[in-house]
Amino acid sequence: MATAPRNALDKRRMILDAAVRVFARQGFHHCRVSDVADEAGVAYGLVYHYFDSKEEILNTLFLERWGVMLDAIGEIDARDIPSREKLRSVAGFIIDSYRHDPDLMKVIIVEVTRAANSFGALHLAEIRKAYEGIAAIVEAAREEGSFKSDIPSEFAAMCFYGAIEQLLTGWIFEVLPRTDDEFERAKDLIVEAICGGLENGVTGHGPASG
Amino acid sequence: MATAPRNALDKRRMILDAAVRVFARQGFHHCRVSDVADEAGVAYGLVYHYFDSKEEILNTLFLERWGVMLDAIGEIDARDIPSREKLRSVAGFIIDSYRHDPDLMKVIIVEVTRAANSFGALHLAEIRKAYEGIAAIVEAAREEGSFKSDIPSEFAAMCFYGAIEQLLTGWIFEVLPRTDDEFERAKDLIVEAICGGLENGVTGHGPASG
DNA sequence: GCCAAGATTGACTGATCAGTCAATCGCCTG
DNA sequence: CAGGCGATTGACTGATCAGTCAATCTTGGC
Repeated sequence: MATAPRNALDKRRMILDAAVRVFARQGFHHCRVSDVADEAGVAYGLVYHYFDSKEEILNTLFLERWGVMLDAIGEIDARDIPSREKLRSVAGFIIDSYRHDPDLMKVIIVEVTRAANSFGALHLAEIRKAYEGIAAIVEAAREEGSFKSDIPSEFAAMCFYGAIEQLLTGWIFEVLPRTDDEFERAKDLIVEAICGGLENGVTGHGPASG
Repeated sequence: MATAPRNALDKRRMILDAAVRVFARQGFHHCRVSDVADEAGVAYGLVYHYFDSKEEILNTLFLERWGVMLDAIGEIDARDIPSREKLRSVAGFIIDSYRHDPDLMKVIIVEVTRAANSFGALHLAEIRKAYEGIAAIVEAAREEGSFKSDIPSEFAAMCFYGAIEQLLTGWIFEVLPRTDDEFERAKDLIVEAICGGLENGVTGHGPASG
């Protein structure tokens, strides 16, 4: 750290942040490295001073953010609250992540988690950890009897995560309105829909009527 | 039809079928037009005799298959059966589509419906029609009182479709086992999870215990 | 003021590939 | 069998871009 104390890391961060904006706007495959450099206000070659390749930029962005999410899921699972509350917290965390940095979440979802043929395959193990974290929450609920025992926890986790990702995709595609109210409402609705089900019936956690 | 009676259309079909295999194996962006031509056993130039561009091949594949699915959803909605049965039929149709031609469904999902930055945006309107078809089924159920009135039908449709697509993605990524038993089981589980919910409770359509 | 080391620059290279096109083939018609 | 027309071929072109690299700048220590 003798000769590159602060600005070096700042520049690296600037490139990463610029990449988020460019990847979100144009897509990873439809942008040039020079677009990222321009957006960052930096010379082309500097990108290669900090990163080995264009792909490494995306990998870095993904691993950074996904790690935060996995930590959050683990922390939520450890809380002493009802299972439904845990799932509500997970949904809340992911939705807030999107609200806080929609470009970054767009890049991660569109370019990595939903890109089976390229980065999705590369990060498969990492992506699975999220399913497994959710499945652990469901499994505990099954064991304590609050969740149905005949729906495997891995299956439930896929449904839950799939519903959230579809919701995010709706916002990304601008199919769904993106207001603070909608984001908050979605947190409740997704838990009510997945945990309580779409059908009417006595489920203990009835919807707040009104 | 005088000079190109049969073989002309056959060749076009051969190119489309070859493209499905190549796109599924290598991904749309990571394959060359020459790969498709080779796979079809046809000269490079012939691809451009039948299609204006590489993209038009993908568009054709998507629109062909998506049209079939939209028709199926419409037909299922018109049936005189309970809403849960309708959703079970939709899930069944999509899962059977994957079982029947996994490569084609992989291409459609990975390269179109989940590709927000490229083809997804292009076919957004078409993709939305599927959500709307499912939402129509849910809406009818809400009106007759069998589904909760406080979960908007569009929201429910996103959850339902998202869960199914996540399931398909699991199979595509080979995260989930792909056996006939699993496919059949998934049809029941997905409806039970989404309509009945993950939580235990009296929901009318209780799971078959055993 | 001078030096060393890392930071920064951007022109350049090499490879890749979508799409073109002129030539050839093969079938049908008259 | 000649003429014509669409089907078929594959070498070629033009453009694009990821990644390289030698030169230049900046900074901090002495």
